[in-house]
Formats: sequence, structure tokens, C-alpha cells
Amino acid sequence: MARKREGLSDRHRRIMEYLTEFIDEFGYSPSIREIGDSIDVKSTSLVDYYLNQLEEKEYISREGRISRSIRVLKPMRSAGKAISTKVRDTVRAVNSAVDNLVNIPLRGRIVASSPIPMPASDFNYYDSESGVEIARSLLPARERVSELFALEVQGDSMIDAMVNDGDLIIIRPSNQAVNGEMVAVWLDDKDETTLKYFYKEKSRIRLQPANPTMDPIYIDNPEALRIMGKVVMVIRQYKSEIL
Amino acid sequence: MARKREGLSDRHRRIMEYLTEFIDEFGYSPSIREIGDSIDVKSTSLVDYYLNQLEEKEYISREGRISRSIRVLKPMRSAGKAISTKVRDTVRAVNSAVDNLVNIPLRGRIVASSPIPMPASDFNYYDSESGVEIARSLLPARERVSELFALEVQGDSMIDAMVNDGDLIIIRPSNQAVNGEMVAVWLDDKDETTLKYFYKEKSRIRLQPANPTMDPIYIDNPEALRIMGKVVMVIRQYKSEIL
DNA sequence: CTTGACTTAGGACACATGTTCGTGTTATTA
DNA sequence: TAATAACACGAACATGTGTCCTAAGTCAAG
Repeated sequence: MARKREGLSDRHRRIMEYLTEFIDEFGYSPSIREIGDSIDVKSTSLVDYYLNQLEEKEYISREGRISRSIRVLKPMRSAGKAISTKVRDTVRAVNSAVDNLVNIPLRGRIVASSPIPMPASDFNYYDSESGVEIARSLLPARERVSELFALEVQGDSMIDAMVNDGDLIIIRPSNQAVNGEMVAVWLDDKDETTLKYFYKEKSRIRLQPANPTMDPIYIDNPEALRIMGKVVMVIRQYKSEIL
Repeated sequence: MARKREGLSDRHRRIMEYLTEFIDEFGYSPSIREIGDSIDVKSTSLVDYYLNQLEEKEYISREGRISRSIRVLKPMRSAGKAISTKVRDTVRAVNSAVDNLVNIPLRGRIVASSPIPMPASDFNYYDSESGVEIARSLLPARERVSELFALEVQGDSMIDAMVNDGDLIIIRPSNQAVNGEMVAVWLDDKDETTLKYFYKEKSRIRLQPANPTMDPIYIDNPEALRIMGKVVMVIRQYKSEIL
């Protein structure tokens, strides 16, 4: 006979990662052609061929003739290394709940006096310990969940944004904004990070505090302002000792 | 004009239940025709019509021209339904999701100038229509979830509590408080509801605003103050049009 | 080299599926 | 009653999408 059949080829792995991420993000499975694009394969038959193998090995399951019916049985993320079975169970449980529950990584603290810690360039592995869980129904309908991250606010320096010490803010990274959006910006002049409503006017940018009793800041030089991301949600938790 | 548009019709509800169950069971969304079959509607356009309404009301979201791309934003389950064999396989996964998700009824709006709408005396049935879903992990460990309810803040009158117009506050009813707790109180003197930190001092009660730049209120006559509940959480959502 | 299992490509095909249009019906309100 | 918005049906349409057929390239073993 011929070539031995090993475990998973690189392409199999890439397909599994693509499926896992896609379903995590969109809540439904990609089409065969979308999978093909993701691994630079132009022929649908080849993708179908791979999918049959993955189904054979019970990495996925799907229904014949039904669009986007792929289910991921063994989720794979780009961390892609050997994870403990214990963790894998957790991942699977979270995955099954992914339609309704979203895990947002907690990246650190945000202080007015320093820039926002942005997503590290290295792979961000799944870490349920430092995450915030949010019901999907609380997020905007088409929010791309995978990009979101959470920061804990430190200090009282953002009271003009109606944000307290200890509040949790959820941010989607972006370097631009549309008028009226609440953004996290770094101001060169003041050397600080703030949360403000963003308004681009004729020749300047107006940053409006959430607190309606406070006055806006005007930035004439757009270079002096860096938009770090859009604020999606602010969560404040009060813990009482006695229940 | 014509027929008034109420909340959800019976068909809307049946569609939501069908979607919830289908996705729970199969892991992907049904097609328009499958939905039609489930509610005895033969025309696909009518189903599309309902789906648009549900999307409008943010019960679901979907992508244009993409098969089976419906996401359920507010899951609905019909009370006590027979579980099919197929479902049994996913029961565990669903359970874990249900355990982690908590549905808190939205009781109405809170305005500074009027008392808090308290839990009605009538039966408090499960109503996913007007509920806020929270991951249990966001709540204190032993929080008694069933008592909680949510209110939407109306107006800017609570800025001293660092609470904005449109914010969602989650409250556990109570008529007493421990020092340091954030409570919702009704002040006879001022004829208004506010959120304040509660401190009982020797001969008076001090109500401390969350905003550290603002001064406390002192109440000498404890009769003039009614504690309505303890604030468990404040949620502020920013919706951006463009993602 | 030859063979045969595996891999890759391209594309035709059938049909699943979302969209849209025309038309008719019902219920509410002026 | 008439007007109008909401509800309903069916069919035509365009295209999204899974399936399958043919053909060719790759590689290890005989």
C-alpha cells in the first residue's frame, strides 16, 4: 500500500482552528467555500474531502445537504498545544454555552496616568481564570466578541466619565471612531487616558464627558489624540458582606 | 392608523422557542422553511417578516444572504417541555450554560422623582421578554438570584451616584442596610429616590454619594428615609452603530 | 518502473435557502 | 363606512452551498 495515515495534517489543524474561531465569533458555522478561502484552497471538493476525514476522526460532525451545519467536537485554538483534559472539559462546556455566554479576557488595569494595556502581540490563549463572562444578549447584536477585552479601572481619575474606582470596562480595540461613540483615548497633552464621547467637528475634535455637568475638551491637533478603542460596556459591582 | 404593535405575538414567541430549542439541539440555526413548518406557515416571506421583527426588537440577529445564520439573543424556553432523546446528549452542556446564566426581571424605570417600582405582589412568573441576563460569575457567590430585579435609570438626576441616563441597575430588595452598602433610598424630605452609600452614625444617617467629589447628605430623622433595596450592580451599555 | 493509495484541482450540477414582488385578508381607527 | 397598517399567501428569482465526477500530481512500497 502507500502513505500511512497520520493524525492530523497541518491543514486539518488549520481547519479546526478556523472552525472553532468562526463559530465562537459568529455563532454559526462557515460554508465550505469560506473554509476553503481560509486555508487557500480553491476547490470545494478538497475541503469536503478534509471535512469527511475530520468527521471520520470525530473532530467535527455535520448533517448532509444542510448548509453551515458543522459542529466542532474538539475545539482547537491557536494556542494549539496540548491542554490538560481538565481544561479541555472547561473549554468544551464554555463552548457549548457560547451562544449565550461570552468570555471576555481581563487584560489588566486602566489608570488615567498611563496608556491602555493593549492586546499583546503574542497569541492570547484561552484563560478562563482572568475573564469576565457576559451574556451575549447584553452586547450589541453583531458585536465581534472575539476582539473584546476588559479592564479594571484603578483610581478615581475618571469620575468625569462617570466611571468609578473598581469599575469594569469592556472595550473593542479600534483606532478610529464615529461621532457620538464613547471611546478610550490617550491625550498627549495631558499624558493620560480618558473615556469620552467622540465628536469630530469642523477643525477640531470635541471630547464630551459622560457626566453632563462637565465641560467638553477640545483638541485642535488630531495628532495629539490617540483613539485606543471603543467602550462597549461599563460594569460596576457592589459587594455586600451580608446577604 | 391600524393595529397597534404590542410586544411579542404568540407566533413570535413560538418562533423564539423553536429557535432556542433547535439551536440547543443541533448546534446550528434552522432555515426559514424549517421555521415555517414549525409554526404552520407555508410562505417563507411571512417567516422572513417575523424574523425581521424579531431582529428589530433585538431578540435575534442574522446576516443577510447567509444560510442558517440566526443567533438567538434572548433565549426562550417553553415551561416544562418533554425532552427528546436527541436533546439528552446536550443536556449536560445546556445545563452548564443555564447554571451560569441568570435571568433578572426588568421591573421598569427608576426616576429620582418617584419611588422605586417594587416587586408586584402578584405571581412573579418567568418572563424572558423583559429580562436582563447576567453571568452568574459576575454576581456575589451566594447572591440569592431569585430576589433580584433590574431597573432602567431614566434621566440625569442620579449623576451624583455616578449613574447615567439609560444605565441598568440591579437591586436586591431590603429594608435595612449595613454600613458601607450602596442602597436605593427614598427620601421623604426631598421626595426622591437616590442611590447612596449608607452609613449609620451615632445620631444620624449619612448618605455618601458614589462620586467622591460630592458631599454627603445627613438625615437626622430615620423616619424620613426608606431603604428600598441594595444595589448589586450597575451596567452601562454603549451601542455603536458601526462595528 | 509500476502500482495504488493519498492528495490536489476545477468545475458542473442539483437543490437548499434567503429575498422580493404581487395580491389578498383582517383588524383598527378616523 | 372608508382608509390604512398589519398580517398572510404563494410563487418567482437569484444565489448560496453541498455533492459529485473527472483528472492529474505525489509518494512509498513492491
